[in-house]
Order: sequence, then C-alpha cells, then structure tokens
Amino acid sequence: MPAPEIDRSASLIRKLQSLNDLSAEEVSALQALPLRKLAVRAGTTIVAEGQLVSECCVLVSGFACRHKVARDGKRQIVSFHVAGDMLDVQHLLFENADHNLQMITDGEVAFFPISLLRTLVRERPDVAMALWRDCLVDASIFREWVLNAARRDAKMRIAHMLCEFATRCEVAGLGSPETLWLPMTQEHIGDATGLTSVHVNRTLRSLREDGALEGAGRFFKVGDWNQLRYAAGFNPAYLHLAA
Amino acid sequence: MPAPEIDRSASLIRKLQSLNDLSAEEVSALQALPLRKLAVRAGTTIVAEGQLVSECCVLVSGFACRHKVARDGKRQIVSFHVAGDMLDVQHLLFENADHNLQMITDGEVAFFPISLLRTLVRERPDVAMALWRDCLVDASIFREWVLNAARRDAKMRIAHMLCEFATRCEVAGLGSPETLWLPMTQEHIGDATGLTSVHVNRTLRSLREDGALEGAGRFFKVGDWNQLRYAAGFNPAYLHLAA
DNA sequence: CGTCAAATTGACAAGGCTCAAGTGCCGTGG
DNA sequence: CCACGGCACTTGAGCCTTGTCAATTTGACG
Repeated sequence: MPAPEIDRSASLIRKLQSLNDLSAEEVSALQALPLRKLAVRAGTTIVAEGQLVSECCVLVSGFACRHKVARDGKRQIVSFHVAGDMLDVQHLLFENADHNLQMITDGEVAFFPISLLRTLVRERPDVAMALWRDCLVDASIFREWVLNAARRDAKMRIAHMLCEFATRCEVAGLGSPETLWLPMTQEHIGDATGLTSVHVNRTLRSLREDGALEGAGRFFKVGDWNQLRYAAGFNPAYLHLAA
Repeated sequence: MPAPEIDRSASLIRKLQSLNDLSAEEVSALQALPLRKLAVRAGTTIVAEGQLVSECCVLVSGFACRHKVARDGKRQIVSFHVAGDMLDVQHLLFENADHNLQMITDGEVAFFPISLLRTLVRERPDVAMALWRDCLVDASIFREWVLNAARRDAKMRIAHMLCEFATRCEVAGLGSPETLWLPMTQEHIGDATGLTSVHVNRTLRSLREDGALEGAGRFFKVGDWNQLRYAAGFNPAYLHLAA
C-alpha cells in the first residue's frame, strides 16, 4: 500500500497513518507541502536551545537526538530519533526551542514552514490528531525516561534504553532488533542514561558477557533479544504502538 | 475579567485562556460540558496504570501526582499537579493509562466524558490548540525532569523540583513562593527525585541551613526564594509561561 | 605512517543507599 | 482526659555503585 517511489516524506506519512487513519485527501495535502530537503553530517546541530524556530523538520534518514545542557555543562540526551520521526512538532506552538536537536549519524532532514503546517492543522482535524498523538507518545516516552534515569541501576538502564531504541527502529522499518547495528557511541549512551562513558563501557562489557549484546569496539548490536529485554525489564506498553 | 462565581472549572478555563486566546463562544462551550465533581481524599488513586479510561479529569482543588512503578516495586513520581491542571488529556487519544494518578492531599476533581471532549476538539480548533499546547508544556517539563534526575546532585535536584512546584503554584494563583506551605512529604520528594527519603531528609536539612527553606517536621516552605533558585540553577524557560 | 576519536582498563574517592533505632505528632478509642 | 498506634521525620554507621583521574589501546582514515 505505501508507494515506495513517492519517497521524500514517505516515512513520515506512513508514521502518521499509523497514528490516526488519514484519508487520501489528507495524505495528498501533506505531500503537497513544499519541502526543503538537506543532507546533514553527524554532529550537526539542527536546532539550538533558545533559538527562534520558523520551520518544522522530519528526519528522512539517519539518526538524531535531542539534548539539554545542565548549568555545569553536563549534557543530557532526552530522546533518540529514527527515520520518519517529526523532530519538532512542538514549534508549531512554541516560538523558542527549549533544547538542542543534533544528528548522531550522517542523514537527511526535510524542513517545511511552520506557518503552512499551522494552516493545515486547522483545516484538517485528522492531521492535527495524528500529530497530537505523536506528541503524546513522546511525552509517554519521556515519563519512562524519568523512571529509567531515576530508578534503575546502570545495567538495567542501558538495556532498557537499547530495547526502546531497537523497538522503534523495527517499527520504523529499519530491521529487526537482532540485525540492526546500533549507531550511538558509548558517550551517547552515557549522556542518555546519566552515566559516565567509563561506566557505560564496563556495563556494556557485562551485557556482552550475558549474551544480550554482541560485537566489539565501535560497532555492536543486540545479541539475544530476549536476554536484553529480560535484563531491562522492558515492557513496550508506554510506546503506545498501534494495536 | 475572570468571573469568580462561575467556579466549577474556572481555574481550568483561566489556564486554557492563558495557553491560547479563546473566544467567549469557546469558553461557554467548555462551560457547557457536563461535569461530575468529586471530593477525593489524600492517597486516592484516580486512574491506575493499564486502566481503560472513558473520562478526562481536571483538578479543581488540592494537589495530585502521576507516578509509575518499576519492576522492583520502586515508585517514580513523574509530575505534580495543582488546581486547574488537566490531569489526563492523553486519554483523549490513548485508550489505556500508562501511569497512575493519585491525590497527594484531599481535594476535588471534575470528570467529564472523553467522547464529548473529542467532539468539542474537532469542532473548535482553538480549544484543541490550547489543550495541545498544554500537552507540549507537559512534555517540556518531563524533559527537564529527565535532566534533573540524571544530571544533578541531591541538593540541586530537590531544590529544582521545589522551584518548579512553587512557580507553578504561583501561576495557578495559589500564592507567592515564600508564602506557600508545601504539601508533599519527604517520601513524595524522594519518589519524585529518585532519592531515598532518608537522603531527602538530610538534604532538606542542608537547604534549611542555607536559608533556602524554613519550617520543621511535616510542614515547610520556601524561606529565601532567591537562595532556592540559586541552589537549583533554576531557569523557568522550559515551563513556557505566557509572555 | 601519523592522527584522532572512541574504547578500554585500573586505582581510588565519594555521594547516596541500606539497615537500624528512636522521636514527635496526631487522631482514635477507652 | 489519657493511652495507644501509626505515620512521618530524624539520625548514625557502614557499605556499594558509580564517578574521577589517568594511562593505554584500538581502529578508521587520510
């Protein structure tokens, strides 16, 4: 059913479809939005905290993260993003960014003017509901991250974060958990879980020894998916995936 | 301007007004929703995780919190709520609750059928935008909580959480930070910050010694607001308060 | 073959947890 | 009016997970 050739925002539209059934009319309204597609390198900051934002963006390929910086300079990643994710719907209603948006790997990002999206959303309640639902899923994920950072020990915390990431990749059509090479560095993992990269290193080794992960050095992936889910106590209910 | 006698959902309407200007027509549409108002005791669980939800609710008076429970039974509070807060807009779009909603103090809660709210939202984009914005503010707060739990030490973490709470109380018209008696127990504070109540106790003493807090035993309040904000490194930008 | 970022390892320090005991306050029932 | 029970707050001692500091190794790439 999804037309593989339309591309451009294909992965976004597929995602919105799954959030709230959209009519053909609505899909074409979305496709009619003028896009500006950009190739971006790993490490590029797409939106910076405090910045006045006039475009919304969608991740077309590659991986990205959102992060905030504490007073003492420590960085906290608050979410990871995969192809098809809306990266800043919140700017539909906020003028200024309250966090940074940065690429983890090379990839492509599509931009479109917020003003047009605002109009579209007023005219087409179904599109609005799909985007709104996306925001609510985001919020649910943040709640789980609060729990993760505050209540789980290092091993469980890292395992949980990786389970979520692998699940979301699979949903985005990037491959099953056991085939996917994870794109983040140990420093990213530390920044996302509130641990130091030194301790992440020790903990990853331990997860490898359990068989939950495999691979060495820079490149690793899920070894035994059941093992990893068990180590994490992972229950995907909070992702509110389509039934 | 706000009619003090209409009451019922007055604080909610005031809040939505501040999120997105609503016309008189929209306000009366909101006021026409059939409410079921209930007095609830401290400790009452209003919505439980996994539950199928058919009503939305607004906190009319008192204080509430949302929390999740980890596999090992540890509780994590993910947000506090004050009079006027919508307690579960997310159930407009999710069938099942992904966390618990519980009263911290005695108070009153107003319920109304989700189906009616769903209709209202489709017919009145401005009401939808106001509620949507509320969700986005929530999400921004969760992001800050992730940072708080993961990156700040006990003293800063508790101070930050209290700064946010006091600010939101003030915005809700409950009084200025230095006059408000804080409603939560040390266990609540621990559950919200990822600390044990023992360590919360020691840290609160230290904040009292700094003058940031005052009061003894069960009842305490902000002593020196500037001191507390300094101890927390508090910057309210993430609350996206009306300009 | 040099360079650089990321991963790895070891020794030591420390913030926060656990366990355990004790205190003060308040509502309830006799 | 007082005794009792329960809940929240307090405090102390010792331990453990994780952080800090400082080398060193590895692999990718020009």
